[in-house]
Amino acid sequence: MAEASQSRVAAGARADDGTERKDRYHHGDLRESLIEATRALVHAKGAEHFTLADACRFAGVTTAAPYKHFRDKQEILEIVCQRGFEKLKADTAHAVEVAGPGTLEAIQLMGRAYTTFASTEPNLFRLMFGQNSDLKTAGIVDEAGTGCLAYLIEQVALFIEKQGRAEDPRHVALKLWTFVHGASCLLIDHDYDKVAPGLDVEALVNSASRDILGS
Amino acid sequence: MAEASQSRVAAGARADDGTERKDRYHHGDLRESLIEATRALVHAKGAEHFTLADACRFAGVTTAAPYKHFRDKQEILEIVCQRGFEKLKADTAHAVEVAGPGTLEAIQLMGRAYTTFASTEPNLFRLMFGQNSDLKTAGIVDEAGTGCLAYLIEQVALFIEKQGRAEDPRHVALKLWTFVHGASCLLIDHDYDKVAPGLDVEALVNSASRDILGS
DNA sequence: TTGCGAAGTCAGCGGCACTAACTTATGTAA
DNA sequence: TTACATAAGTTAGTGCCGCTGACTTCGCAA
Repeated sequence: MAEASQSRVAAGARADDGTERKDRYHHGDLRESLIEATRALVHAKGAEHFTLADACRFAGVTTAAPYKHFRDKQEILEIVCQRGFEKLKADTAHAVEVAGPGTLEAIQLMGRAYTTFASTEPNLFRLMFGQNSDLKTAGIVDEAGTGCLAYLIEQVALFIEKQGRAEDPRHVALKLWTFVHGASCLLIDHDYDKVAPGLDVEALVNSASRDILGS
Repeated sequence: MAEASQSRVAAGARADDGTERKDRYHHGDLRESLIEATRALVHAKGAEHFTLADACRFAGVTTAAPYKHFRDKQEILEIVCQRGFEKLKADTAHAVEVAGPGTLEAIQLMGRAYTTFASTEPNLFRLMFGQNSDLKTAGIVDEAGTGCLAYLIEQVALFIEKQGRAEDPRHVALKLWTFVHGASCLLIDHDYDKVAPGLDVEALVNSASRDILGS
């Protein structure tokens, strides 16, 4: 009994090069291992250079193995993408907790969480928000994306109410999101680099937030 | 003599399916034909689904032929990318001409030209502004991108001066660019769709422009 | 007229996504 | 304890891709 369950424990069986050791026929948890490999490879090289074959080498299995766990290459990317949205959602929620709801600081900290996420996980960010129409049709993005924006609208509504102003919080939130998203894209795609080297993106976002919030 | 020079005239030799007819050994202007095929295919299917082999079929040559004219696949994409920047630059310049320099309308029309370019050529826009670090290192993007922003800074400087205000036109222009770029990305990547279906992007951009310009 | 070089073709390499058929290991039920 | 169904691997192979080297065709200039 105890003997049998031991073969399930495959985690940590790694060689020096970080790839999985091939010392038993069954992997243990290939599914999770491939997802993690995909996440790491996308992080390192970008989704457009990610190959399933690389992930297989990383996990120490043949290139046919993934198809016991996933429909195709796209499905693994979808899962990685989905986990990215969960992380982003958690990050922005954390920002509100720290700053206190309905404050300018909360809104600015949410923006900062967004740009920080983008700059620490640029390739994942591109995967999440890029075209990739195949991903989008899966509907994965919708729920998570809507959730993130809903948080922001909520905070903006609270803030506007406190200020005693009569703007549409949805409209204001969309403008904030648009700006922060633009800043994230231009930052991670290095489009600011030549044009405004050493730009302080956080300051830019905070400045624009004040413009848009009218304060 | 007249006979010989005729074989140079290959333009317009197209079959019903739009592909080049194969009625002579030399193509005539394969280089330009491949660039145009690449532009069309990127437009239709996106750079990530573009294959050189497709472009060759379109031009009616074998898959080895492009390498007489281009280093590799990347080089054709670079050229298409560069022409895209030239188009964007011309479009924004035209906007200023129409609206008159230094006006709010000029600035807003430049923004509109940007989002219109993005939405009529979404795949080209992504190619131009996406990571694609291989493209970026080529330096093609730098000159063109800097040129576009320089126009904007100029107009913003004129506008601010007229208003008699003492802001840094560079800083203001960067905010405007950031917003317009964000709006373009979210629009073409269909990220607005679920969250704000039927959103009037032009109105959003104009509203934000007023916020940022403080008028 | 000829010959050289530009611009094609052909055949082939390695890598990728994916599949069909086969093999191994594992948990369950007799 | 053993037999077996099945989950989870492998092997071998397909077709497409980017790219290369060796060969061929053609246009131009001497």
